[in-house]
Amino acid sequence: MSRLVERELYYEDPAVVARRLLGKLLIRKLGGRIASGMIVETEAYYGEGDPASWASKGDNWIRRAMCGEPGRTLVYAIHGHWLLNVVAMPPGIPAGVLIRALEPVEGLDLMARNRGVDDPRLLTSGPGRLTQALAIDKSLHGLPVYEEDSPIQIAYYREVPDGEVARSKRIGVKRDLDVPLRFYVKGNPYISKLGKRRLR
DNA sequence: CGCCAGATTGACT
DNA sequence: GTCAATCTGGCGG
Repeated sequence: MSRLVERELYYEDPAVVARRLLGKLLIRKLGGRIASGMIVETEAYYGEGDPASWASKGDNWIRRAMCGEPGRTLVYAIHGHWLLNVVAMPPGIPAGVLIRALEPVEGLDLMARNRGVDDPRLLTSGPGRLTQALAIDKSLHGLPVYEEDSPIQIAYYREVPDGEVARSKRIGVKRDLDVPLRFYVKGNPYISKLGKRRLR
């Protein structure tokens, strides 16, 4: 059993949390079994002043969720896919971290079944892919990732040194900030944005 | 109720 | 590189 990342560590700037989540293990309990993967790509989102964030677009349910308890899930749909975020910053301040990609660790057979593909590199290498692989939908919204009895958790797994962390602009957003808010493990083969042709 | 944007993906030129 | 399917929430009528 690995130790879960403490609730207090989510009360911080989303960029700090996004960096910190690299190398952590995302654990999903599924009918007595476990599917898990190491987080290798994240993005930070803010509130006012962040044109890419839903929290900057007036009052809406996503913004209200980002203002809620840090360390809880925020699950919402985009283009027919569910995206998994973890709320950051103290309550009242909108902030969140999008989990964009995992390196599969346990329960690859479950993920393959949920995804309908066998190649491990297509299982969890994207925000919509990983939620499908781990059977994450809105029924998992608002749950704590720091509690032992939660069906979705984040645990300590591996330390990723600064030298292995790269940053870039966020993916898929129309208007991004100048600061690079995407964090990923350099050279990891499970980063998002790889199509089938790149697998050859 | 209809319309449409969007933190995506997969198929295709 | 381009493009359309996909679906939820927000907004106008």
